[in-house]
Amino acid sequence: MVPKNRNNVPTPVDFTLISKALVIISGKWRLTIILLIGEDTFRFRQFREQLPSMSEKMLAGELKALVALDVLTRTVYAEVPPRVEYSLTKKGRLALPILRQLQQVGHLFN
Amino acid sequence: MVPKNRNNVPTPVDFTLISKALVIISGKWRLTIILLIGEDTFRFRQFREQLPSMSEKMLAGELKALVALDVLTRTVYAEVPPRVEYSLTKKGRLALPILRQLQQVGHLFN
DNA sequence: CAGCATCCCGGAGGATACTG
DNA sequence: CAGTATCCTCCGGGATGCTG
Repeated sequence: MVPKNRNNVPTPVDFTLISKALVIISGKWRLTIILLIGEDTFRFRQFREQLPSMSEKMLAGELKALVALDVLTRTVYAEVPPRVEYSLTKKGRLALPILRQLQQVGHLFN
Repeated sequence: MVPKNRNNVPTPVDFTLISKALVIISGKWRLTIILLIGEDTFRFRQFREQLPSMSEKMLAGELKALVALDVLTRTVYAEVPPRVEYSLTKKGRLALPILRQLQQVGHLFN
């Protein structure tokens, strides 16, 4: 229940926090990437296999963005052929339970 | 924690549910509208006052979409001048706690 | 008061080919 | 293997004006 003041003005919603949250999950793919990786570690190729309908460009761009947002970590192994692994950062893991609940919202509106 | 099978394949993420959830909160305004209205009842004009940076067209369009999605109810009063009131549907109210938590996600990535 | 109609632009998102 | 580079399409979102 949202508390109201005596003038019946709704409790202020923090638009800043909303927009920050929307940045994390915005677009067609970010939330999917986050939920897909979960507690695991993924290579570029594994994402491609799991999300075949997502283009390489989109995948590369979204991964880069999520790294910049400190949602994902990117680990490069000095091997030949190169190996790059992605996993959630601490912040990402903290957000995971909430983001998983969004699937319940999807279920609600079936 | 996500359970895995013995082949280390991650538990399937339900892409259908994700996309349905994303429809509900997609765009720059839907989540904001939902959180703003909360348990209250809003008139068109009140939205405009609370969200002055949102154009009328966007507001009208998003309200209509949210009504079609069964997130909002629209009640028209046969008065002159016309009065139209919006509030969350039962489903909308059920989703509200989860959607509110998204602000915590925004807070995490400050 | 509470919208809809019309026009427009920028950027999200896609297809394909190439590279360290 | 893990990405860039380039090009292109489409539509979200804004501005403005009109209407029941």
